[in-house]
Amino acid sequence: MSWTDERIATLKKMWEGGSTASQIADELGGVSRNAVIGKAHRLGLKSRPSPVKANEKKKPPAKAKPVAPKPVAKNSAKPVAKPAPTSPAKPVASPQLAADATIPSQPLPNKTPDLPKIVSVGPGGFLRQGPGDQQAPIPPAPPRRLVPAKPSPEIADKTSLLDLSDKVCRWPMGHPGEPDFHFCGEAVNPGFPYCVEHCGRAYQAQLPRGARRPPPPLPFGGPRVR
DNA sequence: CCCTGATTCGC
DNA sequence: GCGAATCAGG
Repeated sequence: MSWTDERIATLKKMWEGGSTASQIADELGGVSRNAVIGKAHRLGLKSRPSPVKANEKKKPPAKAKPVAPKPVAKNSAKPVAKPAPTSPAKPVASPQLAADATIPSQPLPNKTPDLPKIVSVGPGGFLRQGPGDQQAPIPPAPPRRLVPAKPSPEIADKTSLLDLSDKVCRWPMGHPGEPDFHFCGEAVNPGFPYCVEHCGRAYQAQLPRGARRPPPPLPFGGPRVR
């Protein structure tokens, strides 16, 4: 497996985006974790925190902070305490660039009339989706930034790789290499690389590590030749 | 042990 | 240049 431009681009993006070498290798396919690290260094990508343990997946100490989220479905009967162990909401940064086929125009589902869905609320108020409903509840953000009120200043046109900071959502829109590839650019959910909306997509309610890969994951846009 | 990244070194 | 083996740390 050779390092094509696309694969290198993906590597860079994910590496700088905070993904672990394993995740990157996973995503690219056909390469080992070592290969990714080796390549990353050869590319001159600087070493990020070697001990990635301490920082990265930090869980905002959810103290008695009156975040007072949404009126989540109040299942009086059984709260179902299982689906969200969520000790460390592991940043499985594998944004499946949703099939743009479904572009419903429903911004934020603040009001879910009837949904006994099993979701868990993450810090910031985003809803973790259950492993099953992946695509359904939160419609992918429209490829075009039609949203009027962008809290972020420099996204008049689009948020490019250069515009990324820890203040804006780094969710990729489109595919690397495409002319209009950009990033979400919304204000981030504090403590996360994505905005609240995309946090809901990026962070699923604890999926068993073993069974999390098989079904859907579309790569970053790169070829998945395995 | 699990994980992480860093480095080495034969290819 | 590549990446498995190895090393080192949490």
